[in-house]
Order: sequence, then structure tokens, then C-alpha cells
Amino acid sequence: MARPQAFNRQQTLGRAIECFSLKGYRETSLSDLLITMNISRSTFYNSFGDKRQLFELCLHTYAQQTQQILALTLLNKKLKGLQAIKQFLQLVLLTPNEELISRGCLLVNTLAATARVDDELNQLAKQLIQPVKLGIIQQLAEAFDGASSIQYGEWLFTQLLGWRLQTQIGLEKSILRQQIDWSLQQLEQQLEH
Amino acid sequence: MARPQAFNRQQTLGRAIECFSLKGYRETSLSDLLITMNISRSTFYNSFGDKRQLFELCLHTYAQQTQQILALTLLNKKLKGLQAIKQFLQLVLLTPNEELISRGCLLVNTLAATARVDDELNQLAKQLIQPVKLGIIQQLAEAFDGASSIQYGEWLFTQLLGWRLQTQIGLEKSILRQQIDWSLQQLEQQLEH
DNA sequence: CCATTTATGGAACGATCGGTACAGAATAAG
DNA sequence: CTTATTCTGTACCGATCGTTCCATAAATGG
Repeated sequence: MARPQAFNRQQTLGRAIECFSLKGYRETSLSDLLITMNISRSTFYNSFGDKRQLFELCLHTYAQQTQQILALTLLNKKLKGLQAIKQFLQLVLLTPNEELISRGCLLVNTLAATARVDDELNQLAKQLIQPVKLGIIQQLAEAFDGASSIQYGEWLFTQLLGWRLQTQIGLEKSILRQQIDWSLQQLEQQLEH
Repeated sequence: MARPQAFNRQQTLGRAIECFSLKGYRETSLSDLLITMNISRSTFYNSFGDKRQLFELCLHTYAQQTQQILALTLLNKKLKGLQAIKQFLQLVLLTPNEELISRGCLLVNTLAATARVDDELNQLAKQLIQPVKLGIIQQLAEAFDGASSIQYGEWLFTQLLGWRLQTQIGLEKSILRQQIDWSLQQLEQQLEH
């Protein structure tokens, strides 16, 4: 009865996520988005509301994808304790796609960029990244008592933020892998005592 | 023979650093700067060139201040090895000034904000923060062999980036102190072996 | 053909950005 | 006083920003 939608919404949204991950919310102009998403100005506003609505949609979508990686590793139950965490970190930080690495994490980038600039987006990003921290803590709870798992989880989460920043700056992959191994090795030593 | 400069250049520059530390280079508008620095538009351009020149001056000035903290702790030689590093981290991350903490580090903020957006500023920030990493490595060299001190230094530097981001997001000071202690404790354990 | 919906292109909007130009008042030393 | 320099206020520039509107073409089903 009517003309069907010509573009793939999922794919177009993915391109927007790439765009925002590269430059962040403010630094990404509408022109950047239109070119990357390959749609017209009119179609953009008809299909995604406006720039901010699209960005929030990207945050939610990206967070959902991250949640899936969490489910594949931490909540898998096939990998035990620290081994699951190591695989999660490697999967998230050492993805074979070179661009994915240098592009950084949309949530962490947004956290850093919106602090004291855009409270609303900052709160949203903080909320959406919470499951990652909780997932790590929950996984650590298999090996440590409650207090320790929280402490070690927060400690690992801090390092995750640092690694995310390092990948953006261009730390060599081999060193990154080395650091991940070493950090988890420290936790393993705590297990033995 | 002529009218003297009315404003304190050092102090005005310090306010500009606060401004840029809060919002970053791009998000800080000229109006923000003029209000915070409390000078007129004309004086601004007469005394500091333009926005970018001022920002680069701020980066250099801030780096120099950081260098002084480095000199007071790491290069002091009164504090040995890990103890000096711990004091440096505490001094840099747990400064009593509440605003200083939540404001974050100008260099790290710039590193994160300019990646893939402004290569020139990114390179400059990367170059100016290098002495911090090297200082840590150099200090570690008192206790470890060359390869290990580099590895552990890079590891600590990554965590420094993470802690910087956490302070921006609002991690509790007590937890931050706890994490610093624990990370250095891990290094001490390496010493005993 | 008609109606409906999706697409596109272009023009224009107000706002803000960084930066410039200029006229004039203030403060110094000769 | 004159001269030199510093400051301020204001008006303006071109560029870019996100956004809205409108006219119109394209693709579907009845």
C-alpha cells in the first residue's frame, strides 16, 4: 500500500555507532552522519528523530551488543572464574578488527567526553556500562568472598577503563595482552593464599 | 612610559587551565574563557594570540607543573622505589582540593578527547605526558631489572589512566586509595620473589 | 488511476562559533 | 602636555552548527 523503506535500519544504525565511536557525540557533525549512514537529511530526521535521539539509541544498541559478549563469556558457565574474565577482556580489547580497536568503546568514550559537559548523557552512559562491572564482580564471586569480589571487580574495571584509553592512544596489542595476563595473574595469586 | 599590564598573567593562565580541564578544548567556548579569565575579548587576543595558542600554552604549563610534582617525589631520592611511586600517585590522584580531583587531568583528558579528532593536539599531549611514564619506569628500575621495570611501569601507567577517568566519573576517594595500595602491593610481592 | 508512504533535494532558519576591526578611555613616563 | 601602551566595548565578519519546511519523485497496494 505504500513505498517500503529502502535502507537497512540495523546497518545504518551500525554505521552511526561507528561514527559516534570515532569522534564522539559533539565532534560528530550531522554531515558526518549523513555521509556515513548514506541517507538524506530528510530521511535522517524522519527515521531517527534528531541527533540526540539517534545518539541515545546508539548507546542503548551498543550496550546491548556488549551485553551479548558478556553473556557469551561471563554468564556462559563453561569457563570458570578468572578464565572467563580473561576471555571477556581479550574479546573486548583485542578484537581482530583493527578499526574496532582503535575506535575505542562508545560507552567509555562517552563517559570521558560528557563529564561536566552533558550530565544527561553522562548518567546514561554510566548506567549502561554498569552491567559490565557487575558482571565482572559476579564472576569473581565464584572464587572470592563478597567483599573481595567487589574490591577486585572495581579494580579490574578501573583497568578496563585504562586499557580502553590506551587502545585509543595506540598501545601495542602485544603489550595490552601482556598486561591483561599479568593483572589476572595477580588475582590468581590471591586465590592461592 | 606606558600603561602596565593590569591582570596577573600567571593567575589568568591558571584559570584558563581550569576551564580547559573542565570541558576540554573544543567544548570550552571563547565566552567561557573570557568570563573565567576575567578579561575582555580584545585583551585575550592581544595577550594570548588565539584559542589554540592559549590551549597549547596551557598544556605546556600544566605539564611543567606535573613535572614539578614528579621532581618532588620520584626524583627526590629520599623516598625509595615503590614508596616514592605511591606518594606520587596519591599526590596526583588524591589531592585534597575536591575540585582538582573531579576536574581530572588536562593531559589525560586531552589525550582522550583529541584521539582521531585533532592529531596535532593528540601528539602534543602524548609527548607531554611521556615524562610521567618514564619517571615511573625510572623509579621502578631501582628495584627491578630493565625489562621488568618497563613492563611494570607501562602497567602502572595504564592504571593511572584508568584512575584519572574514574576520578572524572566520581569514584569514591577511599576506593581509589584502596586500589592504589593494592596495585603497589602486587608489585611488592614481585619484589619478594 | 489513486492513495499512501518513503525517499530526495534545496532553501532557509536562528544560534553559536572563533576571530577581526575600530574607536576611545585609562595609566604610565618623558 | 605629548607619547606610548594597555585595556574595554561594540559591532561585525564568515563559517558551521542542528533543524525545519516544502516541493517533488519513486515505489507500493487497492
